[in-house]
Amino acid sequence: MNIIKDTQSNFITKIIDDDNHTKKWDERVHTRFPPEPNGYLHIGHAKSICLNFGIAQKYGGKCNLRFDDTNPLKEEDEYVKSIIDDVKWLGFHWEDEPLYASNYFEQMFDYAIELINQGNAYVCDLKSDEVKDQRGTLKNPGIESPFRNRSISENLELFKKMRAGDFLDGEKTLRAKIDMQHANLNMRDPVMYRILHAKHHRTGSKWCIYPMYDWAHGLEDSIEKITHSICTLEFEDHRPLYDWYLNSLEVYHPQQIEFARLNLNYTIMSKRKLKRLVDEGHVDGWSDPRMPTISGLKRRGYTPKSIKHFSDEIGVTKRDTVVDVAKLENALREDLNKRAPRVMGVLDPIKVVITNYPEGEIETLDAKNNPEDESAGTRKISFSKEIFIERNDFMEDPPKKYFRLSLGKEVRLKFAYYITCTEVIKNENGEISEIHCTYDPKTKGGMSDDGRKVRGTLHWVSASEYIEADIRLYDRLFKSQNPEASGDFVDDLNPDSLKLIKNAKLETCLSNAESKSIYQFERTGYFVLDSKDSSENNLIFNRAVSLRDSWAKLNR
RNA sequence: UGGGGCGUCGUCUAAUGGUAGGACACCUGGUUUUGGUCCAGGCAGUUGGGGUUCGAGUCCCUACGCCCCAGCCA
Repeated sequence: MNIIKDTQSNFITKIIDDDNHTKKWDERVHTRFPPEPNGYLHIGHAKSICLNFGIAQKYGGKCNLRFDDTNPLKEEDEYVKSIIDDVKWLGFHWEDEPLYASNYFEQMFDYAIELINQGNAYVCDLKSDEVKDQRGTLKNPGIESPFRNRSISENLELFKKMRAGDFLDGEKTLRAKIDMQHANLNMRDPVMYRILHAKHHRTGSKWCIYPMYDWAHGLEDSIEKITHSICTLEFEDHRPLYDWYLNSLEVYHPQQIEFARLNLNYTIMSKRKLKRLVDEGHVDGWSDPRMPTISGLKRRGYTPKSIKHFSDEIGVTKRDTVVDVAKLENALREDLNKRAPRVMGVLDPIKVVITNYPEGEIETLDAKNNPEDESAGTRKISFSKEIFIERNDFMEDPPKKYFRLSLGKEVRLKFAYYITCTEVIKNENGEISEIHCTYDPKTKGGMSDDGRKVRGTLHWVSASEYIEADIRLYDRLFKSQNPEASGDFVDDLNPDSLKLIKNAKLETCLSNAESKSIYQFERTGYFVLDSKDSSENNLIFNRAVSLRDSWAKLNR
């Protein structure tokens, strides 16, 4: 391919190119990724991370990892740890320590005093339901708080008392004095501070008033000298307020730009809902391999590269859309196909006896580690009179296009020999218990020099030498493209999203499988050791994604 | 006639006013010691209606459709 794709270009990079051209920010580019530590990051956040850090890389700028920790009720240290891990795992770096909104609480407080002094903010005694009643509706204007015209000195005194802890939760708020008639609800005297006597994960009990998002976020961006403050579409309505605060204070003023968040079919992306899956035990925690969390994808066997590639592929726009999860799966296959070592593993074994093969003999054969990469070399595998093949690689009564094993037919055992089925042995229930074949000694290595055509090639494992492992086959967590479309998404959980396979027979080389490596089980899919439950005595492999299967497609 | 956004193949995404292109999905065929990969090909789109223009996905008008907003959440 001779066309090198420009490292991500979209409507945001166009704005930046423009800004660099006009020297709006002195050709400086500084973004930030500002998660709230109230849950684990998911693939939607990955899009934002790739965007923000990617832009910094592209322009030789910076991107801050900043925790937007302004709500002590929801935030926990466990989440900041996981977020740091996830961003690092994706391969992005930031300068020094991660930043925290809570670092700026004192500064924000001072700015609030300034706003009060300007006559632009006031302490309001209304309770939250009263504020709600007076805010008006989408179509009708709100009414002004009776406390709106308190004197500056009274506001100052009251606000300081709020901070000092003289009031109960919810008793008072600090509000911006903007316009109760404004068509944009966000501008109807929004709350800047609420009273919360709660322990904060970083500041402990130092504060009992906490800034609201709109007040805090612009200041965080301003303090950090962010140039482009990139957020999702639902904040479009908040931009006038973002601008109002920074304009009123006459401080450094970044530009907020909104883009559409990622939606995936067969997936839910809301942190609140993912938390429910965790809390109600529908999944094995935030890192369950079926979860769209970054830690879940990691445990599933996804690679940072595949996620970044996916992120590049879906682009950045303002349309809200639903991306086909197949696109994500494809990104993984694309990455793994090139570098995953191949091994053979039989998930649902049936025994094959090669009747004309010498009893007790064990042969060592060469197997390619990766046909896509000659430098991956070869390995030794052992072959014997009895082997295992996949149960569905044999059919007694095959359809025309079936070119696997059946009575009288010849197939290739990959890297070994051609075998021909001579007899099917059944137990008293009529189930196939064993298959008898003969082999052609002249086809060692899996090739004949007489031009014979063998359509089918099967993977296999020697019954004389193998290891056993449990396999977890993962499928989509939900049955419907849009799990939230009809009622409760929990009702749409796919009962077959996890299939457990006990005692699969695997090549012995897998006994020293590394948890970091992802293997392709020939003809089956990509597998990785489960980072949580696998142990030396009980190997457990997760299927990251299956191989494309045009045979299965044909049978649909 | 509350405000703010958005409409391009089935899906995602490109196109200084100048041949509507790419990816995924789907379908053919070829190669293949993975029914994988790879290769070749195919299917398929500018929400509707007007206008400006030699020329409109792009500009204007209009209609329609979809999303977001009434937390002391972010």
